[in-house]
Amino acid sequence: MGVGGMSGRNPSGRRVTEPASDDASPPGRRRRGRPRSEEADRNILRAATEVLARQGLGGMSIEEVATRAGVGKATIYRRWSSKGALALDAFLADAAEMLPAPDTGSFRGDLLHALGAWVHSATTTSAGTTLAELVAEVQRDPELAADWRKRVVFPIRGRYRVIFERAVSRGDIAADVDTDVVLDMVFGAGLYRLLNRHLPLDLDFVAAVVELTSAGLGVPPTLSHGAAQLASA
Amino acid sequence: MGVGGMSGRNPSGRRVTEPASDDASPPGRRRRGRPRSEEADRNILRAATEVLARQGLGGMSIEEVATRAGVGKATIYRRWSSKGALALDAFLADAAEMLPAPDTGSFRGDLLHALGAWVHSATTTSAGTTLAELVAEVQRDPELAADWRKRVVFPIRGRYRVIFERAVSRGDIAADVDTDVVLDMVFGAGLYRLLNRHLPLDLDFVAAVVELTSAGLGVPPTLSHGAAQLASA
Amino acid sequence: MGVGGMSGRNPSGRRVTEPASDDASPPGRRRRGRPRSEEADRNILRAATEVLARQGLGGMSIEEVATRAGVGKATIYRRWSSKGALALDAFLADAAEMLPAPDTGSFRGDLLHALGAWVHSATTTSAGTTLAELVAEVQRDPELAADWRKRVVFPIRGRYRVIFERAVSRGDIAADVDTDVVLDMVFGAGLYRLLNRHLPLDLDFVAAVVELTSAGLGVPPTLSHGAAQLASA
Amino acid sequence: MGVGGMSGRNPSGRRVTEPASDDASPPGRRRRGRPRSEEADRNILRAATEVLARQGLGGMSIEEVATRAGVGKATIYRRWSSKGALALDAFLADAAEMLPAPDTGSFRGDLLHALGAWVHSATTTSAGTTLAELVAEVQRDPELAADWRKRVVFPIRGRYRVIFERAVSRGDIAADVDTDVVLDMVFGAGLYRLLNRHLPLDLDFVAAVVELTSAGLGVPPTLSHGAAQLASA
DNA sequence: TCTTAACCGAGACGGTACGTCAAGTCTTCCT
DNA sequence: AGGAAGACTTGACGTACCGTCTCGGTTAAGA
Repeated sequence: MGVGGMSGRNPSGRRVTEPASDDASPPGRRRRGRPRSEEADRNILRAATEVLARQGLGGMSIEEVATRAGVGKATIYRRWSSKGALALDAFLADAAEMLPAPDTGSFRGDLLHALGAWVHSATTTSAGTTLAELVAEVQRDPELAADWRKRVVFPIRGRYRVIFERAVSRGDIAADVDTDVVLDMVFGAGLYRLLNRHLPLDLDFVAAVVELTSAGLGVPPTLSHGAAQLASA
Repeated sequence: MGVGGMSGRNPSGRRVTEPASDDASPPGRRRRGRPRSEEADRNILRAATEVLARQGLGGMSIEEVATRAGVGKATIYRRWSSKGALALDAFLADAAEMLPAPDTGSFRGDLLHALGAWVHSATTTSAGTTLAELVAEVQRDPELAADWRKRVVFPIRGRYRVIFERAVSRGDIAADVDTDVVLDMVFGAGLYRLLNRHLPLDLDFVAAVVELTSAGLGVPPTLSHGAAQLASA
Repeated sequence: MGVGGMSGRNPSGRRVTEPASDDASPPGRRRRGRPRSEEADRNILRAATEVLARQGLGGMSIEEVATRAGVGKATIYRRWSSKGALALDAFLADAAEMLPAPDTGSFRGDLLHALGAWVHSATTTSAGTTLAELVAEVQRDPELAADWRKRVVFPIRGRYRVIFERAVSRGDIAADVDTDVVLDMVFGAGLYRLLNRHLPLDLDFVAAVVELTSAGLGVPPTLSHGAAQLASA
Repeated sequence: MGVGGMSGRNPSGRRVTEPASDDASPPGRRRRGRPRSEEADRNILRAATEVLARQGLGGMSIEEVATRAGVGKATIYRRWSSKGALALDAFLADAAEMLPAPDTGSFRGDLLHALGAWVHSATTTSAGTTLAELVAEVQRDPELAADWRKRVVFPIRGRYRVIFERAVSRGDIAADVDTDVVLDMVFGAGLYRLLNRHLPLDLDFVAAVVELTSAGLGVPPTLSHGAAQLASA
């Protein structure tokens, strides 16, 4: 088995998310030749998502994705340089809703909601496994690693950072808190349980992490019952 | 050696747990036929370790390990049920020294030392990458996952737990602290940086994690300079 | 030029024979739309000839020919229905000079000259290999086979038949000689050595074939020194 | 058996020439490891023969042969270095009976019989087409060409040469006749008609070739009715 | 002059087959 | 019976071309 390294990327190696952006030419300028089929794009991503969910990254073959998408293998290789790059895009398309950071009125509530939603996604969908496999793939493909950071890690962290900004403006935490370390500890704890499965990844865990974090940051206790709110969501 | 105290496989096959058992005969009783070559065992593990370090789990093939060990493929499969199982053993042989938990006299010092050593191993050897790949492999092989927990995760946690026991007996932390969650947050944070490489995995990070954890647990400040101790180690 | 008197395809498509027919309009009448580029025609044939000479029919891809000709693939397929058809045209453009049948004054001399020239072309250029590959291609493409006979085999034979007419008028051979069989034996022998390369395809061979043929046909010995003439050519 | 005395490849690889020979060791000495499956050998050759007959060399894919033989592609590549090499072996297995050279009592009869049988095979089976495609394949694969000569061309010629030896001993032809050239002319003529299909490859043609050849060699007329004999066979 | 038809180069399309690699299993001989 | 060797089937890899199609554009004849 084994995910298998990469090797041989195609010359263009394009990303999928953004259309062109590589043209300094006037707007509307098309590339020469037949344009890439957007339907093929969609079909490939849909097929990849299905296969990924059912069989994981290790059990996903370009061959099967191509067949399910009704597309030639070359059409995939023209767009993505490796299995990992394709999986990343397929993962991203689904991963957006994993990451809410709504204002619940308190730091505890915000964190509870954010980590709770993450835990929910990770435990009730295939996202958790895919995440783990993707993280491993990233370890052996530096190009993919760069994309991973740029398109997954940093956006996620940016999204969560507002929780701390709100807490600072509320006066709940000090302005000089090292947000990065706190995020690493909170979501790192979640990742740790997700990957090792040594203990349940549940709301009790979420609550404990939030409480410990809040205590560490000196956040005053709240009266609101964030956990109850979350559970009813 | 070995994390789990253990660890060889027993002679009967690919089990991972404990040898003994399949004959009730007196100790020293040999099974019929040619006994397994212990030299083959050693050669295989050595070869696997080399390949793992150089090429990672994804780039490791049983074929290459067999060739380098001067051994037939069947000889490997007779002992290990899969590539992951072999890699786990090869990893364990090297991983033991990643995990000291000496008594430094204070909770902060203990934690600093433990996490610092982990970070050192993860950043200066190939252990970090192998760890990540093994974690991914574990996601898709339930048998391997069980072994992983039994032989890696639980032993590690058990070893670290003494840090908390010492802190309780010192009166530094309350007796009802949820050790599991704290461990998840501390080493989860490390794992998170290791896998994503979005920020440096260095002593500043270690110190920040320890400080935040200590604050969260209400550990009184120390005068000792754990970080300095560690850095000089 | 050309062997078959040939040769353009007609404007309507990939036919190989003669245009005519699809418009009853007066000559010079142009079809609507942009006319086919004659420069593209030339570039394609030139590129095909180069590739054919360097890599043979098996190693020739339409893709490479198109690239070398600075032309789109469709521009080739608009003109030729298959790789074989294109190769046939490319071959014919070069093959014309393979086939002289000058009047040397004697049957032996004529035959010597004709077969000698054929042998020369077949052994000093890539024509021999191309010929063999084309012959094989012809076996599996009936349309190409028809063209092959019409544009290569029959023209060649027609050209050589004059040798026998001259011999009959000289009184050297009987009028009822089966020209076809003789031609098959003479050039068949050459083809046989060309394809199998079991023995050298040289002037000694040519001389032996001519002598044996002449003897079989009862041609009286000549005093002329055809071989010498040929060798000096 | 087959023409070349054939036939197994030697154990060292994909060579086609002679079976064993590389071991000076005592007979019965086996190589280490699992021996090649002779059943796989048979299945592959049988499948290749079928595909070759139905679709020709051009339409034969290793992939299909493997599937029909119930064998992995690697098992074929382990034995034959190329499609051509496999086709050659498949062809040889069938080609043996193409080449009788029985003693009919006269040179004309012998030649009639030999060429007649060749023509029969070439026109009533797929051997003719396969032959042509193989000949073309040989043009672009020097290794295959060497095998072709060694295992097809020379054995065939050797087999036919006895016709001339018998004729010499009968006193029908001179002892210094260039057998090679005569064979080239006789069978070259057949090949020429086979490949070009410009004229029928029938008994009239065979008779004409034999007559012309006999005349060229000064063979006295016979009373026997070779053609009749042949036709009734 | 404007429309229309057929061409043009470029390059993507769905496919087939390539020859290689590694998986885990099986079969031989040897120790 | 274990061990080394090397066969086996399976299945995916990434590449090369196939012959077709689709773009933005050009070129000439016909209206």
